Amino acid sequence: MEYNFRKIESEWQKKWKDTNAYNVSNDFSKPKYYVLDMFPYPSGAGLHVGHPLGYIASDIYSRYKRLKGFNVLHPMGFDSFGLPAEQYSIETGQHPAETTKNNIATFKSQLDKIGFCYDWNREVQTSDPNYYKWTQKIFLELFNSYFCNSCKQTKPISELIKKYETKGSSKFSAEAWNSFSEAEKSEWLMKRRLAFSSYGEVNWCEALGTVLANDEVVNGVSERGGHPVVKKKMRQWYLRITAYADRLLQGLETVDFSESMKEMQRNWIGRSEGAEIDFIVEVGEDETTVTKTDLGNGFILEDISITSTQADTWLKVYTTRPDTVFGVDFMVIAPEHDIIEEITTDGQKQAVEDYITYVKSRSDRERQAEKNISGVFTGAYAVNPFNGVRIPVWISEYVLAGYGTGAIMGVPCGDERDFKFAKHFNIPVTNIIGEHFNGTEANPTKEATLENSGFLNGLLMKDAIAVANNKIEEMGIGKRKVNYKMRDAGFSRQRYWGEPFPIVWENGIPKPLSETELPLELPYVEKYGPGPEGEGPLANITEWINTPEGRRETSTMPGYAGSSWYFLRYMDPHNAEQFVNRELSDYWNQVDLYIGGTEHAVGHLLYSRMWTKVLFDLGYISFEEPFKKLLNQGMIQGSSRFIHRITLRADITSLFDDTKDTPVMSSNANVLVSKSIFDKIKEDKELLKQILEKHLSEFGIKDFEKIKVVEGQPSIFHVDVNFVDGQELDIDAFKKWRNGEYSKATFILEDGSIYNSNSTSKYICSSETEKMSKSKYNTVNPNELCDQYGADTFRMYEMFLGPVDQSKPWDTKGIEGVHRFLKKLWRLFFDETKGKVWNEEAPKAAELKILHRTIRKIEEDTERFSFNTAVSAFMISVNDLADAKCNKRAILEPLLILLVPYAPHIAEELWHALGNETLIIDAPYPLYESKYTVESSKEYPVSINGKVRTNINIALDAEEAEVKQIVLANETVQKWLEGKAPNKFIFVKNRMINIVP
RNA sequence: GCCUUGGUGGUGGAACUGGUAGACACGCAGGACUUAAAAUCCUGUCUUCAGCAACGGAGGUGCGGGUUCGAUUCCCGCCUGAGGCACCA
Repeated sequence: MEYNFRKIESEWQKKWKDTNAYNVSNDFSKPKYYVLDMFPYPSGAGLHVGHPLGYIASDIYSRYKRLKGFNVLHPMGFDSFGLPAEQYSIETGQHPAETTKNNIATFKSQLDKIGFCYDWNREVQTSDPNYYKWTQKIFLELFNSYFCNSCKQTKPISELIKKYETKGSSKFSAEAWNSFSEAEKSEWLMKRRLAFSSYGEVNWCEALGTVLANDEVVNGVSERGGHPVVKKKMRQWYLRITAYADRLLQGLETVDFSESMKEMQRNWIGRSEGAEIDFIVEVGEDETTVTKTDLGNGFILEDISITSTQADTWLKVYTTRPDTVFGVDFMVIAPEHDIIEEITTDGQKQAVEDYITYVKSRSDRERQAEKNISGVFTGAYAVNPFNGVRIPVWISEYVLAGYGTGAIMGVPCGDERDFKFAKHFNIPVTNIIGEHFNGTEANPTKEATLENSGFLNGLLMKDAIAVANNKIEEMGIGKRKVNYKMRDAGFSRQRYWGEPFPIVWENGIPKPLSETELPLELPYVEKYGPGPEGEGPLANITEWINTPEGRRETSTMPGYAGSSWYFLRYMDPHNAEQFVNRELSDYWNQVDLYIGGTEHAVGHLLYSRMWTKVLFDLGYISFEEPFKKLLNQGMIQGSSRFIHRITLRADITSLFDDTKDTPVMSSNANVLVSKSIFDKIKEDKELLKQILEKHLSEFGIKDFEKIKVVEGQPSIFHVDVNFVDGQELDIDAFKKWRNGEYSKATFILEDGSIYNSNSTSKYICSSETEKMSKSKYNTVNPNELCDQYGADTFRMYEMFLGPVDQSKPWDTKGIEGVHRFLKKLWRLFFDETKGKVWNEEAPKAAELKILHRTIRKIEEDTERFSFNTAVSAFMISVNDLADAKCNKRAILEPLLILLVPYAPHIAEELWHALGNETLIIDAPYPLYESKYTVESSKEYPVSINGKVRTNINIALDAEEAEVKQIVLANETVQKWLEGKAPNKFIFVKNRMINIVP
């Protein structure tokens, strides 16, 4: 009986499916464990070997936990709304619902082949109305909620309305509120809602015909497709994620994410502590003397009297370094700043206008690509409130309007950009840090002692920050302030294939649909072209957008809407009354293990964390962070193979010289050269000429004298990796590639010989690691590997490649080794000729040791997600058992259970071959006995001062070995040791005794 | 530039809290079985020195130092790969 994996795997997959073996019940009596994969976007390309890496890891862990007695939720679904399906529809005319359906079917069949234990009864698809009904419902919750700034919590907007009605706010009284029109009320409330509509600058992508969120724009172009993106003012929906910035930051302390992932999120949120400071700006031409009282705001200019034109206006700047306030040499404001018109002097007016025109002409992309130093002086001066120094106010594009106050104080001795700016415009630099500043380079240190800094003199900069802040607040000219880089997230897309907003606009006021009207289904459309005035395709369907109440919102929700809460729906996927039942969400609770790529660090992972916090505050769920532990699988890169080619082009026009009108005739010959001799052959004109002549003679052309070789063009191209074994090209297979495009080519092998049917040398390809992609011919399809070696081999090999969280290039070569291991395991049970070889003999101690050592190792490795070493441990054990000729059931049976997470099919098959009736996937995980996992007596090397001196036999009490108790059994060594008077024994890892005198 | 994370044979990678570096696998070389192939099995495989032999000597985990009886592991300073952020004041 041989290992027939094809039969075994398809039979067990069918059996598991037929018996609903993977259905998960809500059995509250068992401890739960929730393992989740980031659900895929079902693209048309299908899976390549990179995709299942994380799925295999999560499957192993789920199965392991199940064997350990947990009730494991391990679902799968599809993030099926999104741009690519719609782009594809525009190109092909096929409805996105149709292509999505097909793609999902392909994905599922591919996933099933690998033998995953998903409970498909819990599948969710974000584009299913039964699902997006609840996405819309949660949107309404967001719309009907606000963030209470004092209690830092989400609250129903109705509470805010009540407050306005009875107490008013800092902006208006209760009476004023009650007299507001509906539109005015709506507008005020809009400033607080968590999902709100507002005019703002958005990232508009003309090619895609939609706006994009900040994280969907990379280097000024769209993440998908790489189309240019411009800023545009439009009415949009937003998510008030900024309100949760601090909680998102604090929450990171409570979850188990990798340091780099946390760092990326912290970076994106970009919290910084600093101060806002008001500076007086002098405007106008009248020379007057400013007295203390003129400055207002209660601050006192100490003993400084300044001559000023007029204290006309205030400029608010944001700085994280108020300690450097005596080093301010200029102010810079963003070109979009409102104050510009007010403060620009007549003399500078033209220059300022020219500069602003110039800035507007530059796209974001240009601004990022070439960081020119540019700017213009406004003519106005600010006054440093601490020393009365007049500071010129400049405009420059390096200051961003959207961050802080859109204005900064320039401290060139401490800030690199400010220094460059000062140098460029010849602004004198004040040094406040003495020798720490060398005059040629800014020094952003916080460790220097301040000089030339009035009341801050002599203080260390990092200590001076608080002192300066206190002073600023005391003087009433500013206050401490925390800023964030993160912006509110754009939440609408001018597209068709997304969730419609449950909103109707009545007289310019957005009215939410009631919950009974959900789902608001997407209408069917024929065309996906954009609507008028930048609206989405839905705007074209007049019968849909116009309702008796008003006009429907025509944009749809972005891709991340559905994925922000899907982990909740798996808990209760068929609930028609609620998005999730509270009892069930209390039970299943947080996702214990979430596996996916790093690419969602600042998108999906932040949004879903925010939604969870909102739903927690509103009392729908009992946990505030959705994902307890996040494991990022590494990317599997493609390993591309290249062929070196010399294309010989022969001009054979001359052969037809009897007719004058003959066009240029040429004949191409491909010479494909093995990697290392390519450079040599390239220069070998004589050889190339011979090859060309041989090539032409096959077409009956013999008159070589008349032919000139036009060129021998060297080039390198991608070859399909499936034709290459390691580096060696399978020439015969390759010749059939692309309908035999290279069937007539000449192959020059590594030793310089020309390939023929009995060549001994090889054709060697060059290689490079690149992203896996169809166009590079470096994709490997998991289906093919499953067909060739089986799903069990494939699963174990993907794990064997290396740590899951590490990126690595794919190389099919080593898969044989894993396959051999499974065959070797099989042979412990069955012999090809003899049939059954396993027996019921009692195990020996040495064999029990192998077993228990393995149980312990596999368990430890699986727990710490070290799946690659676990696979190695299996190999070692099977090697040991084969060497010991151990075919005993008592040893083999527990091993099979250990194997279930890694290779479920073969484990199940052999389990039943041993006569078991129940499914092995539900068997209890074996426990190891420590008396078998510790060597009880052995030769150990003994070292003195780290030098290995001798081996001694040491008798260990098995139980005591763990607590490092040893008994020296060798008399001579003991005597010798006594003579040396050792005072310290270090017994390490059952391996070595170190004696320290 | 900043942040995060890596650097170990021909290759992928082991070595978990400092304890015999290179497990396991691929590849390669040699051998057994076979008419032959496939399959399977065995031996060798970090470098170097010495040798009839070995559980022999020496060196060795990017580079240079340090702590320690002992360092791939800890500390300091460099070099370098990958990923992320990048006018965020």
